[in-house]
Amino acid sequence: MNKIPQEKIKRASEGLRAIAHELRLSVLCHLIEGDKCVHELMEATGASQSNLSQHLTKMRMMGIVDNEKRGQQVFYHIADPAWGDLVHVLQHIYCPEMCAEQPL
Amino acid sequence: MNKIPQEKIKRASEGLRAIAHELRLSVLCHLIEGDKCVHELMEATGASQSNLSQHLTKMRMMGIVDNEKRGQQVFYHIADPAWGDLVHVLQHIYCPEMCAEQPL
DNA sequence: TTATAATATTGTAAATATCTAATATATAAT
DNA sequence: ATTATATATTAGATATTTACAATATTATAA
Repeated sequence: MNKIPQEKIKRASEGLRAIAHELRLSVLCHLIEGDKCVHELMEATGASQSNLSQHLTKMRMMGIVDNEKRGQQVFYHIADPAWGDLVHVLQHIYCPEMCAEQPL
Repeated sequence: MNKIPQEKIKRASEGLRAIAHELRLSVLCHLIEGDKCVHELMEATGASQSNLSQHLTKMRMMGIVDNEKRGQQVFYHIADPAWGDLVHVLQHIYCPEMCAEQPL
């Protein structure tokens, strides 16, 4: 009864791959707390400018994040809050102590 | 306030990678409906025996699925129901029409 | 206009992941 | 014992991903 079309599974797996990387997932976790410009994300993650930019571009192209230019800075934010929910599920799996008794 | 330790992020990204593949995600979707033996998963996914077995092994080693021998068959099941929840979040993103008005 | 700061893009070598084919193992049936 | 069935493992060629360095772009400041 849960018949998911193959094409959707393919796109979903591509979306997953877009966050299945230590640095990209780290960025996502920081963006959950609010918009951040590239510079802030560099400091928060310790990644190099070039490397971070490439990963941000990848996530933007996959529809995970979106960006917006303000002055000379570019601010990124999570495109669909469901990606934040997905991170919360991950926390339930890998950081159960942080989730305490909260249900999904 | 949502400070997630880097080590957890690393492990979570590894877990994500373990399902961020069309075939592996497809298997996961089938396992949501209940335990399946390798043979059934072969038919359901159309993958070759060898290829499927390798992907199942990878998911088992990453703690996504677990298996159990019954007679001459090996049945796989989702190890932690939270992985099923994660697939549901993906459905909200990529198959919204299937989720109708259900919240997470 | 020149310089500086913030971000993006490109080229590329190294690492990782993937698939197929072949082979191995273990269990059940004859 | 032999054969058949179900699943796992290994080897190797190809494809994809990654990180770093260098360069480009764009907007602001001097």
